[in-house]
Amino acid sequence: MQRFSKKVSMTVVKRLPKYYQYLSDLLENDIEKISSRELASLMGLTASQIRQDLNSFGGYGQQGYGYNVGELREAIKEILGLDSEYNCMIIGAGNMGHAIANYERFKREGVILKGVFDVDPLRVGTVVGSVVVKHMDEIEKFIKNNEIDICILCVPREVGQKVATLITDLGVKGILNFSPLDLDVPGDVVVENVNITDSLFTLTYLLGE
Amino acid sequence: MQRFSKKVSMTVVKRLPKYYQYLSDLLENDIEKISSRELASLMGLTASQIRQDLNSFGGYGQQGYGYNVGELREAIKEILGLDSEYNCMIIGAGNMGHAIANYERFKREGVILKGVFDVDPLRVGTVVGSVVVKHMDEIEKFIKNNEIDICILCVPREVGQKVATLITDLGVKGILNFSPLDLDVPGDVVVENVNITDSLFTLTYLLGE
DNA sequence: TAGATTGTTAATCGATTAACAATC
DNA sequence: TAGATTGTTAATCGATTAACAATC
Repeated sequence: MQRFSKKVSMTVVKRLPKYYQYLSDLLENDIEKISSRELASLMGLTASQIRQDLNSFGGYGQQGYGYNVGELREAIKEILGLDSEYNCMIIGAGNMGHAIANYERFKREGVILKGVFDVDPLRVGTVVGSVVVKHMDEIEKFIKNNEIDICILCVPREVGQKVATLITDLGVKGILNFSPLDLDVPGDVVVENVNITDSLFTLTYLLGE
Repeated sequence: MQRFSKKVSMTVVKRLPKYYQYLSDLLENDIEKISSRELASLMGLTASQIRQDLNSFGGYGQQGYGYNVGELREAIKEILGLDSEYNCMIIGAGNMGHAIANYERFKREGVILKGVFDVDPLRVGTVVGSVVVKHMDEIEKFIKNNEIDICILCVPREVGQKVATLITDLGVKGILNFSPLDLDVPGDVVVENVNITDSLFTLTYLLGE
């Protein structure tokens, strides 16, 4: 289900969530219209860049006026696929799994936590976020019954690939990967990595510049 | 303390932690040498790109042979500043603060957790990672006494900017920011953002492509 | 209508890829 | 020496910036 005809570069895609955030904030503050120049100064981009970005999708602006904040926010929300709901699960009920399970923002944007899994008998049966932790043995049945779209991987590096293979074999098409390794997945599966170690090392690099 | 003469683009910098990870893995598996072609296929880059990247820093390879894994890893470790130690602190002892405090990898690479702070009286006094949670009232004295290089921000969005201003006023020069907002900091302070919400939204976008 | 600001084309800049001489 | 592979230059590709006609 491709939403737009022109293909959009990854560089632009990575900026879309930021646009969504800033526009949501503006709306929160009852700001109705904004020009590319104003938004640029707010976000630390250039006005040109913003107009180019927004035009990869369509003409959301109006000459002589600027952009209507509410309309543009709705458009980007839809572009990001946030007009649909997503069933999600977390694998790994350690500290990171806990942290994500309690992120209110996910639910607010339509990403519904359906289950949390772990192999540790001490964790199975405990409550994390809004759900009871299940054992990995139950995962096959669970994924089928709950039509899981997104799996959030919070397992140790050593088992990351094994678990990724398991869930993609069971039909999961989206992975938000907190395990610090690059996953090898089938071509129709999308992975977004959150690699905290990489971020830390980028920071230590920048500290020495 | 600039480590290298040629200035390196952010694009290359962002790849350095990945090189470090892959080279560490190779070394772990007792692989002594690797060619740009082999490393490229492993990392999903091109051989040309790897040779260009590594040459932003210096000639670590050898014609007809390739790269010595151990030597190259040491070089990149130094480039990333991981030959020094860093004193770090975490602000926010919620789930995310807990998760980071228990990351073994940080300590292993010389990033030493000196303290964890929170404002919640229920959290102050509890043990997180290896340290006892302190109240924010003690932060000024603490930063001075411990020569904190890096602050890991795990506070709610609403207080993120306030806390960032506080710690940069106290001399902290590096922030690993898990709070989902863009921080406004002085020019000599470096911030690396880990924005989980942005990552999730990138994933939902890609799921609809 | 005049002023403002977009949408869009053209120019510039930067990053990736290709090619090959240097050299181990 | 012959084969392999780097370091580096040149060519290509893509992203950002600049400029301005279109138009609200």
